[in-house]
Amino acid sequence: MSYTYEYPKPSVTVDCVVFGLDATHTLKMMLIQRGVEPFKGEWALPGGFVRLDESLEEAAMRELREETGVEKIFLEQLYTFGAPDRDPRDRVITVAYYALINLEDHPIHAQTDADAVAWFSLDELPNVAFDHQQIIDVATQRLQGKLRYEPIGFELLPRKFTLTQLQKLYEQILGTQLDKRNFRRKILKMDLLIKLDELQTGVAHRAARLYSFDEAKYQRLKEAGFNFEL
Amino acid sequence: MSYTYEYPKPSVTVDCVVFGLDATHTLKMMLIQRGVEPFKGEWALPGGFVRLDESLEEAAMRELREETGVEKIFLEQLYTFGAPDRDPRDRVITVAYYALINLEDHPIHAQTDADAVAWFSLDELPNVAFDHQQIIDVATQRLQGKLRYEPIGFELLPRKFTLTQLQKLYEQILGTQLDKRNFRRKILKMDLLIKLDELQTGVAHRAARLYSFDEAKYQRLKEAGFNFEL
DNA sequence: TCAAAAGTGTTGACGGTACACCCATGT
DNA sequence: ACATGGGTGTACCGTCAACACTTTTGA
Repeated sequence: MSYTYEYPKPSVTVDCVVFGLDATHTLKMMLIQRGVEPFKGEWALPGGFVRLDESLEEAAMRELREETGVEKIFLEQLYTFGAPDRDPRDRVITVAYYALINLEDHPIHAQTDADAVAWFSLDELPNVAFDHQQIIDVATQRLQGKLRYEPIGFELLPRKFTLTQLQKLYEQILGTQLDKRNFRRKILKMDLLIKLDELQTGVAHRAARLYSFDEAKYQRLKEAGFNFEL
Repeated sequence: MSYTYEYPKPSVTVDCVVFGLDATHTLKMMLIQRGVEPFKGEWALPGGFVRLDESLEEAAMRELREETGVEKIFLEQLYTFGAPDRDPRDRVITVAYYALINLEDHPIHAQTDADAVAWFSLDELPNVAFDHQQIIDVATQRLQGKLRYEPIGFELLPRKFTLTQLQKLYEQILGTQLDKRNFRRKILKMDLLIKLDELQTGVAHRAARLYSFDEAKYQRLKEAGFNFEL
């Protein structure tokens, strides 16, 4: 009764599309330079084979940790890519995830065994291996779509942020300009931001108020049917 | 250069959550009764192993065709489930799809080689094998979510339908009551329904006007940034 | 004192919601 | 004639979009 299924099996990998904000609050994506064939030397998404004793999400977490040393970041399944010829050597199905990381609170130290890691602006991405451009496109769309009706922008910002930082983030991801007064009114009316008794420091002009996101309150409201929207 | 990757491989399957409207315009889900172990005799989602020379979507289409004889229906990837113990015998990762089928235009004739097929109301589902209940839950949520901002309801209705049929469909899936006048005004204002010179037949009261969905026009508007919403 | 960004209210247009009655048809 | 669903309009309210000036601070 405990035999294995008698079908030829594909390989299964996970790949991660990692978004982060750099020190200048610009949205970037993390890519690695492959150290092995195929596509050795080319840029690609971080990822690797799924082990038989770990779940898909665990595999994605593990790969991310191995590449970047990062733990406990936002990670969500994106889509599964399985065109028969997407890997030149063998049949490989990849389950793609996307991750959002706050680089200010989780600085990244390149790991010893990792390939070269670099951050790219979304409009200056290099050519990437396999069908990774397609995966990146899907991830970018998902990020845009999700940002409108879920509070995932906070995953990219430091725990304490200004309203202008938040607005600039929305503008970058959505690719639109937003009205400052309308944006503030709308986000503050939801009453999910905690106004801190603390101001921005190190700027050459009037310092802005810092806020933090009330995650616990959001969870409570969500249960009750509340809808975060823009 | 053309070797295979040296990792133990999981099996990969596709499973399909198939939604359809029966003759009384009630939303149903298709399940099959398994003819083989494991879970022989129990209800489960239709599905099967992915072949090495077909894409994931092709595999899902093929399984659906083999089970139901249906071609060319709405099919979209849902989520990939990969808990290490989700299959009692072996490591099996399944890529779940959901399908919407219009039973009036595509009647289903049970295929010769198929297991027993049956349609169940969503509130009278039997116990199902593996982690299929979880897959069903995700599919139901996705259907609800997607219905709000994409015109997928039409996939479930016959090509010619009445506004009341459309409204009842929305009410069933969203689980809410909708106001008749507001619903009609809203959907007609989008100008995506073609008013036919044809009336409902076979009813014991005033016959309703028939409409059809202008798919071509929707595609054009979508390119231009139009947003279908409720 | 200048530069740079922070912070703040009002108005008009539009879309959403609530609500009730007459009409057409088949039995 | 009666039962059944088909079909229609209006009024109120809340939300969204557009818009410009004063304040604070560091250099």
